[in-house]
Amino acid sequence: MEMNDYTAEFQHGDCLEILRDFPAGKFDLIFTSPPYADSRLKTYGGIKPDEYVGWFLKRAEEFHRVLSDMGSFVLNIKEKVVNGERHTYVLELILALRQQGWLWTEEYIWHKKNCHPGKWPNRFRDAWERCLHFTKRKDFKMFQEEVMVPMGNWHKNRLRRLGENDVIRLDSKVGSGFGKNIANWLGRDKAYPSNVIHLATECGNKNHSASFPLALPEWFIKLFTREGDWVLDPFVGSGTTCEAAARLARHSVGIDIVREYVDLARSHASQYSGMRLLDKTATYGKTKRKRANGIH
Amino acid sequence: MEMNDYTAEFQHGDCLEILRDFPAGKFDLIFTSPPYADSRLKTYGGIKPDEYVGWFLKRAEEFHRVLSDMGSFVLNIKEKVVNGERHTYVLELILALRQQGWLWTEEYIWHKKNCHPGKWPNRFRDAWERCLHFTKRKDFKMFQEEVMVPMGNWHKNRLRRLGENDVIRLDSKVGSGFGKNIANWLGRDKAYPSNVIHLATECGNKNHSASFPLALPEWFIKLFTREGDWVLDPFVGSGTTCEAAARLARHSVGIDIVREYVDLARSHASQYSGMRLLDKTATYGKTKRKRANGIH
DNA sequence: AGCTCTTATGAATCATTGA
DNA sequence: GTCAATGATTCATAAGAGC
Repeated sequence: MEMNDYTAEFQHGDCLEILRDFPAGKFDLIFTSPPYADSRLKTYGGIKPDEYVGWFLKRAEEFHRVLSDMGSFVLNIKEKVVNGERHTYVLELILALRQQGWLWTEEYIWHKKNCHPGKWPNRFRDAWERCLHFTKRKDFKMFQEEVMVPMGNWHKNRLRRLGENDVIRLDSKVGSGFGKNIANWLGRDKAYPSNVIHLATECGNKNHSASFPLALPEWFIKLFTREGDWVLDPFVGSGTTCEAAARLARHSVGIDIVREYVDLARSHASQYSGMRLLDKTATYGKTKRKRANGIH
Repeated sequence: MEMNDYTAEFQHGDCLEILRDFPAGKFDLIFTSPPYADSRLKTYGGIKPDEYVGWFLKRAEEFHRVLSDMGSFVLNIKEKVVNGERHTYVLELILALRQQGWLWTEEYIWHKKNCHPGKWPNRFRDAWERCLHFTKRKDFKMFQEEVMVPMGNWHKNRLRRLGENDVIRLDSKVGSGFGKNIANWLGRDKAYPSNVIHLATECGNKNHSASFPLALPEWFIKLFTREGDWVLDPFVGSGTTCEAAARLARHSVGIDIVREYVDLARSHASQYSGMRLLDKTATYGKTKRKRANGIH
């Protein structure tokens, strides 16, 4: 079996502390779904809504430091309903992150095609989450071709016979200014997506269900990094982000404050052949490399 | 031809002024798509992004006054890209409206299936807008059954082939209660929607294209009002909101600061038989009722 | 009821110029 | 230099007609 040149490293602890050992500009992408604010303290990672922004901001400062200049920070988050209202901590967080120097470049919507069932008297099922895209600079790395989706079959039939009207749209009707050029579609079989991402939530075949499907980090990893780049998930949970990175031949670092999650994530990762798994106790720079256990 | 008991009234002017003549609590729903903040001053209603919140807030105070206690205020809006970033005026507006006493009950997403064309190096096409739902109280009016959607063939085919065992197996496999829910759907042909609304921007054959399709206000009018209720659009534009209200037998008032729009909206409305069209110069309480012109 | 083909259509961004 | 205006460029799909 051949070893490839990418690694997955998992560390147990608070990312605020752990990240201090990493050099500035190391990562090309930070993708994470942080513990959501929750008024119930006993919940894992339960930070009170009113303390959330301050709590997050300290960590975001480290994120900013370890992210490369042309890298991206994608935050999958959704505000909870508190006392019948959507809480505003996410809005406040966006404003605060901008104050911290981040550019709020875009907000992608993850549309959850099969969202959790349920019925309430004054609310429908929540079928979407935010994927906030922050960057350090306006000229960040983006590889749009990597996430193109197959076009429908319509265009094949369409292109077989190009009519005259297809080459230039008749703007005599209203004159609103578009000139559509069908010829642009020649030879294409893929289309660019929009900023709405349609993905079903994965329910269930894993032990611990992740908060998002593998395809979500995959999409952003393909969009914002190249093979061999470095991906960070500071709240790695069951390790979905690192799993996606590994499958796409990116290096990754996953951090979580819950030891069980780190163990779980590491055991998931060990199932990917070709990944070098770093010792959890290793600190960056003097890591003992260890063979992945459980490689077949 | 029979006259029904609903009216559409259009007034020209700044809603800030016009609304002062309306009694408190008159309206059951305010649905509107305000002029978006724009740095280009000449554009219709172009308010500068940095002045937007203050500009809006003064008007929202009147909205709050004329809205009934159990009514809803739905704001269709999307922040523009300014200087490579999403501008934050919408976020700030939400926070400010809460300060003003509104409850930010929910945020619906309008997914624009046919969004504006374009291609940029660091951005995909924008395919969604916010529909922010504000209320005055937690116990607002909501009629969920009115917007139930026919279930697609997805479940019909699925359920037709689904024996009892299949349902049970599905249920236990997933373990999240989803299977149970499928069993509940047996015999039903309608399902509740989620908070993501999929609509194409089909403005159609009108002269002046509306910013949203008829189906958008229709959806919220059905959801938050009953026949005979009162609907307000303080930035009525080409009159789509009032048109939707008329088709659903709700009274409506439309206001716009651009006289051409008011005229346009009125002429659209006049095409709906059964609607009593009020004189534009009428003030509330002493309106001269006028036969709709152009009724066939 | 499907298939093929035709037609319609959109609250956008960005780079550049001008004040 | 900042701000305001102008112009160039741009996709992917849905709905409908005809067979």
